[in-house]
Amino acid sequence: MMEIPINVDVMEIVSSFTRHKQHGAFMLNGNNAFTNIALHQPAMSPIPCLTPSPYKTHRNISSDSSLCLTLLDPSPVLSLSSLQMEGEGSVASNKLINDGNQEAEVRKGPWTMEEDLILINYISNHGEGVWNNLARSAGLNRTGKSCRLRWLNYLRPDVRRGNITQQEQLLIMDLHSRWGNRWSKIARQLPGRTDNEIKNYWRTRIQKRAKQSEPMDFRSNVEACPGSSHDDGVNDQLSHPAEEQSIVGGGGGGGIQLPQFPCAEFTEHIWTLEDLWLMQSAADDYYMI
DNA sequence: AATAGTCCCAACCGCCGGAGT
DNA sequence: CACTCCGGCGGTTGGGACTAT
Repeated sequence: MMEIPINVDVMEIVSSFTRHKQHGAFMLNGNNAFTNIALHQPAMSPIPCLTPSPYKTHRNISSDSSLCLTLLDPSPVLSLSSLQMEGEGSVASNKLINDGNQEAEVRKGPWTMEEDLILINYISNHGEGVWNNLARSAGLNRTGKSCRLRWLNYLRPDVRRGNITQQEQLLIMDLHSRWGNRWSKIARQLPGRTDNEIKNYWRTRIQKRAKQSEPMDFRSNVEACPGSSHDDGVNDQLSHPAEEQSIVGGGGGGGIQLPQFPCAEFTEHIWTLEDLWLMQSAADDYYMI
């Protein structure tokens, strides 16, 4: 693996990024493919990273437009064979399955940065869907289900990170009172939030509080929340996926306006550091409410 | 600083329904 | 009709992160 120290202008090239526990990783949108680049030197005057920040550990990236990056894999399209899988055999458990004459390893457990990059790279070029084929074609030793879950819950560019806001909490409780544990249905009303996230939030926070018999008088607040009518007719409308409009941040109709991330197609939108700054300030403004 | 307890969430599992054959 | 494959969903849990002592 060749390491080429380079200096790059982040303002020009950063289209999106993920971060890993040990080092930042920028995905550069050059030649319609991502290149694996690791940030070796977190520089001075850090700014908080906003989104998408798939990895739990919160790190800072520098506002310096010029960072010292090291090119880890100069090839435009990543292939699994060219990568050293991080923590292979230690963190993730592997299972042997019989695939015809040849045995293939199906990786399980936490996704590595390299796998993420491969998945993002593949979807950015070929689109999503037919997940089993996708997993095979991309060279990922993962099940289609695993790839789908990783993409939908974590890697999609429009996945929102950060705490559930009070408005969102009220909406979740309201919708749950109507629909029960229909997490995916509820999630469709909260742009950028995943069913998994809402489900976790419900179980760890709301359910816990309910068990502690903490009175939760949210109905009156919910009533005042635009788009959260308890009218059954509205429920019916919301039940049709094609007609489902997001209650939070949805288009038109005076719903709560959340900051919108530039979440269009990977291939069509280049995220710049300016985008991140704008998102950051928009989010700050919103969460100050 | 070390340890124990708790919290949180990413990712798995099993089930179900729809589409295709 | 029966079977297989796939996508989607809700429930569960292992383990890292965090907090209290």
